[in-house]
Amino acid sequence: MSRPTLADVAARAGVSAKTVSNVLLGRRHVAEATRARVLEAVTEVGYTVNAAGRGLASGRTGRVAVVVPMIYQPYFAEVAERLILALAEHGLTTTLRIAHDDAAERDAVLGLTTPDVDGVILCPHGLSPEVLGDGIVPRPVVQLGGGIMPSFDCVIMGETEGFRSMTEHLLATGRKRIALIGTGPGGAPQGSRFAGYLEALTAHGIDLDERLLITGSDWDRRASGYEAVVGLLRTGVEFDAVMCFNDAMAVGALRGLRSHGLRVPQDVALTGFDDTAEVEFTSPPLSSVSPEQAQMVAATVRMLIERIDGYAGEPRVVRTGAHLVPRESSAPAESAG
Amino acid sequence: MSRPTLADVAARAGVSAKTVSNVLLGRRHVAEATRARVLEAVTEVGYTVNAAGRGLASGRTGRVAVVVPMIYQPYFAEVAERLILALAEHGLTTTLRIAHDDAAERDAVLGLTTPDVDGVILCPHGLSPEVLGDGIVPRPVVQLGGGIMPSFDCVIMGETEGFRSMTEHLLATGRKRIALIGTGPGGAPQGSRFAGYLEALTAHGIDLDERLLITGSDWDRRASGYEAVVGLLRTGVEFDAVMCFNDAMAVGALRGLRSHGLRVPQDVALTGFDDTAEVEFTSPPLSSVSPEQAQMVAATVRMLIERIDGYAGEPRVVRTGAHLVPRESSAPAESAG
DNA sequence: ACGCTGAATGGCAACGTTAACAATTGGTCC
DNA sequence: GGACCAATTGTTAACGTTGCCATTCAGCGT
Repeated sequence: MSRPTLADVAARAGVSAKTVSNVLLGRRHVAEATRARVLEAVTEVGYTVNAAGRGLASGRTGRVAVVVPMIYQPYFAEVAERLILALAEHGLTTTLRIAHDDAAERDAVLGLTTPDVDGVILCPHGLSPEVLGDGIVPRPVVQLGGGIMPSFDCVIMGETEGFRSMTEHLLATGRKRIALIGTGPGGAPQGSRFAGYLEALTAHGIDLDERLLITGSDWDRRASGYEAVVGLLRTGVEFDAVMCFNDAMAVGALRGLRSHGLRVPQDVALTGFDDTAEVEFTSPPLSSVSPEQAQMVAATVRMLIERIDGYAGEPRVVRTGAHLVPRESSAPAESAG
Repeated sequence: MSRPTLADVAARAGVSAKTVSNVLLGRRHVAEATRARVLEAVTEVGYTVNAAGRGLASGRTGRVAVVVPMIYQPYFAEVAERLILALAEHGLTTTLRIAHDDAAERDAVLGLTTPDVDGVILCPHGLSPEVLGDGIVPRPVVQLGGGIMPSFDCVIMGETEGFRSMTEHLLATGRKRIALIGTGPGGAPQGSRFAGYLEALTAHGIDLDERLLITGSDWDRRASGYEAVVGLLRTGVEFDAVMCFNDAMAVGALRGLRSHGLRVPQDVALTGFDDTAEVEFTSPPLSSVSPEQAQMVAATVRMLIERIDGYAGEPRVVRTGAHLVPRESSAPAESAG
């Protein structure tokens, strides 16, 4: 016995297939008695809608592509999981795409590698307007995290705000020479996160010491944080705190500091960004900044669904907050055991 | 201009739609010249196959559901990522399903929550034959990890083997009282992993001390390992090594040991299982057992594709190996700094 | 020369659903 | 009472692809 169709349900309920369809789609003008009878027939025969048929007739697939550079990094895994669950609540299924590089992200956005979805959620690795070029974006796209893109809706994290408050937190707890490990095209950390760091220093009348700016080889690898901190130690520059652009680098940096005999937080304070689950269980637990993932995901899904439903206004930008999550790794040096 | 169809390609190439379809499906009996002309037309008009149409006509969706209990735990994230990439190589797209509990896993296997896929890959949390009941499995299912299920193909990790060699490794490096943190229905660790531990002890003529067996509250949370080790310390039982059922618990256990002033590996050796990326960057890095993920994933995908292609033999069991990955956390007590 | 074989291609129907519209019913308004 | 409206249900024709089968044609053996 093969999978039941609308016709089977219709026969059972004594109505036409179209009426069953109307009930399932929640159309108005269906008598209450009919609706009840149809729903009963649906469960009796065990009907589930055939996505291929529906897709062909309606032009909608009910599917959304979530594009991430990788999922083995906790930040992306957590975001992807939240997105999948949020989309499921709206009846949308998810196909997860792993886009390792800029070109793969571009192809996903342009629809070359993501046909047959109603929309795309992009968690970018490093996609920039230049890489995207002037290709037509053929389908709703919402970007979660990363910089502002002119072609589609973007949800921007409170990076500057988060780094400003983290920097102030470190200054307030007695740290004076704060190294920054991040990424940037020019060999030194740049962008919104760097901006927050700089704002806080300026506000406290501290000059920027460029010897404290270290570039990790790769935004997303723990090894990158390890290498960066080892490089910093090798220069012999004095420092009493290390801020990392994200948690993954901070975990690597922690290992680097410890393997050189430095204690966290007694000798050096250490902080991350993203507030992923992994930094709660390092030794010591790492201070981080929570980018309000729940807010970001909610805004992303809301905007995507609006676009799928036909909204065609100008690209929008939503900025979410960020709050400090202080833990043991940034406790004042003197008070720590 | 809407998305091009087979008819558009056909018009461009001067053939029928059916011939274009034949070329795209790699059918025999297509002249080389025709094939070339069709492929050229495909790129010229930018054609991509419409999955809904193909699905409706062929009965295949080209999609596979990967069911995991969560993805924010590195083990599942890593496996899911490998599966997605391996399936993509075979032209299959993936929908990721998060199944939090046994009932959700059962529903995914039975197809209730995974219609419109050609097959299901299940990475189980704790699905057992009893939970599955005698429901008919309506579509190919392959299980990766977990125990043997009578209803579908299973890939079984070398759990016993891995725990046996890890236990022997610890004994060989001078540890005498090895605690085991895991899960089991009876309040003590059980199953294949426990069996490996026991085999090694028996082989060395060591009696099992049940006070060294601790059950974590939850297989997959780091907090569970933390709580377990704290509970163990509270009992006052002597131990010089802790083996955990997986890396997540080991990370939590490490935190628990450190926060009670115990040094790893000088005072206590500590080990995990799964060899996830996270244990390379703890302090110290944790010894673990690699379950040969690449092998497991390859076998899983191969068996699923065979099933999708119509193979209908009895459920099969593939056992993959496991090898020890010793790191600093299990170095001999006297030699460690 | 004839039928036969196999290669190459195309015609037609079907997959399960929904959009657009038609039809029927029952009631309301003047 | 008749025209009109709203509510409800049904009819027909797509949507884009592939399966099945028919057709054409060239080359071959006899």
